[in-house]
Amino acid sequence: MNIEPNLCRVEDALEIIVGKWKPIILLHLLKNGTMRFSDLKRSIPNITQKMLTKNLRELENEDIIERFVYPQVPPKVEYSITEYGKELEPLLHAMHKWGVKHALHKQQYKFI
Amino acid sequence: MNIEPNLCRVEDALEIIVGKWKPIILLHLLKNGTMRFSDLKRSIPNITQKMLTKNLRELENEDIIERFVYPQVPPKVEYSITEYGKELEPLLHAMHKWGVKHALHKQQYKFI
DNA sequence: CCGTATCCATGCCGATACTG
DNA sequence: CAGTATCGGCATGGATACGG
Repeated sequence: MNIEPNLCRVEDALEIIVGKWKPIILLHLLKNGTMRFSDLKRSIPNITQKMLTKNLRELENEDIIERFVYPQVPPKVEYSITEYGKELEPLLHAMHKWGVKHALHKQQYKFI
Repeated sequence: MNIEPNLCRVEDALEIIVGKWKPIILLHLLKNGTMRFSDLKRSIPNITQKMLTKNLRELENEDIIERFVYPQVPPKVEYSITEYGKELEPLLHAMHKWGVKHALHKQQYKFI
């Protein structure tokens, strides 16, 4: 089974999940279910507010995650994976698995 | 089965196959077997020589592809996927499949 | 034919400060 | 609490020219 290179949609998949933070955000939401903005911020210490907001917006625009705002002061905003977004999980696992295997391969053969 | 977000290797996988050109290069090599530099260049019209060279070197450094130089003038250089590199194929297919599905999903729900 | 070298535009991303 | 606004460094990648 070949993918015709010119009809390749791999790049489209990559655009959604690529970025320094998106996989981590998704994994946190998959693990914990619903999370507040501050929960995510605390779980990913090195991310800035700006980047967290930006990535969340982008994932929301692709219908991967959902945003729910409680109309109250101080604000409370919750994020969760959509049903559709959950279809990404097997892919993330496959990539994770390959990543682990590759780390091992690098050790063994010491190229670079 | 959860991935512990802090132990996530998805990013490692992404680093190897991300980039505007890497998936396309890999798919061409997977489809055609061995290809010369000029074959690849012709198959991917919009890529510059610089970018093609750079991406090929990076894939070679990760042991995903192999480079064979014929000692002759004018030069002849052939690229092919390594045995190890072939293990990436299922992942590329999975990403492609998801990409196709996502394109459809976007059409149907017209978010954005 | 198969590269390198150089220059340059763009945009990602971090740091920081400010707001309802 | 959950953002937005602004500034700026730095890497990515394109165009182009040159070389063995």
